Amino acid sequence: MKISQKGLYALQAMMMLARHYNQGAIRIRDIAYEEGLPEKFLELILLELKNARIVESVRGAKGGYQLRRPPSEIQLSEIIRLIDGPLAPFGDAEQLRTLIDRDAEHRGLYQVFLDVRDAAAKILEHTTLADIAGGPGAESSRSRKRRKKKEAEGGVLPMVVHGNVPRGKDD
Amino acid sequence: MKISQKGLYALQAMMMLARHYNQGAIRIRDIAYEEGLPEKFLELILLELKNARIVESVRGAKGGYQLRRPPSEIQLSEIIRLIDGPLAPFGDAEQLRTLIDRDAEHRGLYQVFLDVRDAAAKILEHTTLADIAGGPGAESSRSRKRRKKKEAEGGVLPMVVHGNVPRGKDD
DNA sequence: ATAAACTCTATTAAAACGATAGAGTTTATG
DNA sequence: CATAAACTCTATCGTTTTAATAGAGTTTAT
Repeated sequence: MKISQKGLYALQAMMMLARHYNQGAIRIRDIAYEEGLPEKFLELILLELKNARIVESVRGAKGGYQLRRPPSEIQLSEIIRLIDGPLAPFGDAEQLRTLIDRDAEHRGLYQVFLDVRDAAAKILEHTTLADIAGGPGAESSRSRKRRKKKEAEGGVLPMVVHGNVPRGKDD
Repeated sequence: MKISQKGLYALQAMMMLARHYNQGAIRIRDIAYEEGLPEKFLELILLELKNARIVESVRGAKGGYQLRRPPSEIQLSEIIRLIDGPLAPFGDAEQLRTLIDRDAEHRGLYQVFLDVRDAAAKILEHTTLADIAGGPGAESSRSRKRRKKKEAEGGVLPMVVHGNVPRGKDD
């Protein structure tokens, strides 16, 4: 699974709309300016998000874009699948399951791919715009979950300070 | 993280060499034939794997390729990082950590990306060629782990039968 | 009527991807 | 020592994808 520049732009724009949820429609130009995104390109992205019924537009003067649902009901996986396709690192989940069934020789490999996809899906389907948008209205389900996990692991540090865990070799 | 066709070829070739570990050098032509890969393309891939010291070549007549280490000591992550780059869905781990530190506005998003990368790394760094190569010499650390996990979850089915868990919407 | 917006289709430049070609070098072996 | 079997290396190529821009069209507030 790869998140393209376009996918990042989409996520940024959606975070911005999440921060301004319930404040009426926001103009493309304002989103582009606030987030530092190319305006014309963003236009296409928002159109796609609109066709997927994730955002809605208000046309004409005083128009703009807004979320169709509250930020807490929009999963990151929806946006990523729309813009960048399947979460699996190769093919998609269904295809992988078929290969696992039929290609005995490579079953093990495809099962690993599917495991990776499931791990990504678990995270991205359980994280919503409300969880990451920041600004007023933060502290949602996800941030609570992450903090708990760190505490359970013996983490003591406040949020972003990346502690202890393996961290030797990198990507 | 995206695994390209080239990356898949590399993994297949390595699985093949793992199955033939300790049987001397295997010719490119034989790997390509057995795995159904384009020979000339595979040539380049093996060269890259050799430069990364994962395989070694024997030159001249009767030459070929073989693993430099036992299959149980070659992580899938090594091969994937070499051919397809970082495991993170966007950028690489170090870059993400920097962004989490410096870009307050998007910290939450980048943290999610890093979580996804960590989940993928956990799987791909703990799975070796021995775990997936199949043929004689299978049943290694990983397959034991997976079975345990399934059993713990109440899974009763033999290996590949994908049970119960969420599986509704797909990639 | 007009300007402010979104809508839609087309185009483009650059990069990535998948693959092939061919000349060069090394080595076993007869 | 000639030769064929291999690996080595650099170049090229066609296609697709990516990131972005352009511009004409449509809708709506005022």
